[in-house]
Amino acid sequence: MFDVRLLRAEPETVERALADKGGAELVRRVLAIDERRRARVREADDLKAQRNRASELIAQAKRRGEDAAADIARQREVGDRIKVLDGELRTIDDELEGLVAEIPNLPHPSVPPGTSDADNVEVRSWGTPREFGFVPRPHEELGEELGLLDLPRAARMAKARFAIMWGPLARLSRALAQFMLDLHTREHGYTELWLPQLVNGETMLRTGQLPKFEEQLFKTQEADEGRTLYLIPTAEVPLSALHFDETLPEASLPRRYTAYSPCYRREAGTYGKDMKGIYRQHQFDKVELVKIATPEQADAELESMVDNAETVLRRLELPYRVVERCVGDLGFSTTRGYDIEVWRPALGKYTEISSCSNYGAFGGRRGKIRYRSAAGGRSEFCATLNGSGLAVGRTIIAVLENYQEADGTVTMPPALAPYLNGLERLTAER
RNA sequence: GGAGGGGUGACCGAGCGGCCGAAGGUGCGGCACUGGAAAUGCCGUGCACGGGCGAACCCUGUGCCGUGGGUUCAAAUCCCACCCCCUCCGCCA
Repeated sequence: MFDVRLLRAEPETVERALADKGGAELVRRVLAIDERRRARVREADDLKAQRNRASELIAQAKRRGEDAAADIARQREVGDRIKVLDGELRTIDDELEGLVAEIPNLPHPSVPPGTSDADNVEVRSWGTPREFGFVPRPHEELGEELGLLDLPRAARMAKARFAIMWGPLARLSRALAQFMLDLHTREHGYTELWLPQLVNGETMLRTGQLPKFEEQLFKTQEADEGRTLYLIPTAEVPLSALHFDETLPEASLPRRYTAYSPCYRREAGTYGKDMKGIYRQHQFDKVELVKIATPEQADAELESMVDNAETVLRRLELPYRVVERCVGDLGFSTTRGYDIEVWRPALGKYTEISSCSNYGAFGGRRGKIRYRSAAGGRSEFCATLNGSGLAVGRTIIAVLENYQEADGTVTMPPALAPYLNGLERLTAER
């Protein structure tokens, strides 16, 4: 949620900053409505003050046993007028809120210019892609030939873009998730949470999923009640909703949370895109990272969050690169963000495996997450950050493709040994 | 699913439609007392939004007693709807 006060104070700055993101003309409309709103608030407040004074006088008169019929009659009109004003105010508020909700966050001044992911800037890379003595094959071929990745049966019982993982591959998936969680909780200072995977519409609204991404969500209904619940598209949703409407002590910041959860996405409008294998699925697992910090802490916390996610890949010895997203590729709420892309031998390029974003106070304002310093004083909105640490399905892809052997088997990364109960290699199921 | 009870400030808990932003207690902060502490005493102790010069302190207006409506000159208090919690019974991983 954009800060209307900033918009009031420096409209030109905001217009200029949003030129690339296409939100500039909104500024003037919002300012006009905001002006109207404040005038109305003032008028209504004045009338209410008058009403309160008059009510007090009426009360006193009644206590003295005097007749206050005339005053009461006069006050009735004031009450009616207040009711009208409050009604108008509600309309104005809705309109204003709707408009403000359309204003995207301001990009951090350091964000590189650009219009699409083609303009993203590589900031570093790690690892050297392995030399294969053969032509490396895509993960879906490896998985299916090993009899461990089963897409046809999944499509039969559900629909396309669902998967079944057999035996050791399922175990690999579980091992990866546990490895990531242990890393983040034991070494990176995150607290693990287990959360609802279905949430109500209001939570979806306030986490920015609705109404914009309604067609990307799976929706459920309790059988005999009308209530709608949505399957989460990422644990970011319940994780960032955790402290909505709370004021946190500044000393408790930054807070670092992680959660492992399945993610459900309809992926409407992406048919024909990424249809091979399990790169883009309706259901996948992810270890999510969320931070709540002061705005001053947020920049450093973004850097450490990216490093936390990179550490997963370094431990797994998977080559990757980090790109900073350009202005045009930043999400609506993001002020600054990085993508981590892992090496895909079968494709001969890097593909996305994590995305880390700093929402700044924009995120805190939307969820009304505040903090107050020990010294007291006014509360301020927290900055929120989130990132994947990592998407498990895509990590499986990277392991299969980078660790494949000429005979079609797949060696397991040494870092996973404690989680695999002796499994060192994926081989064909008999 | 059936029957009943309840949601008030950080916590417990009172509250006849006006004198209630809300008694009392606990907690917390300060001061006094003490060699120091405990105990005790005194004082203080909500949030949001707007205005006063959007620096601070401060002053001031409005709103907030689960949420949203309604009745009324006036609602924590009356009415309606919804949400949540608790107890008992039933069912159940």
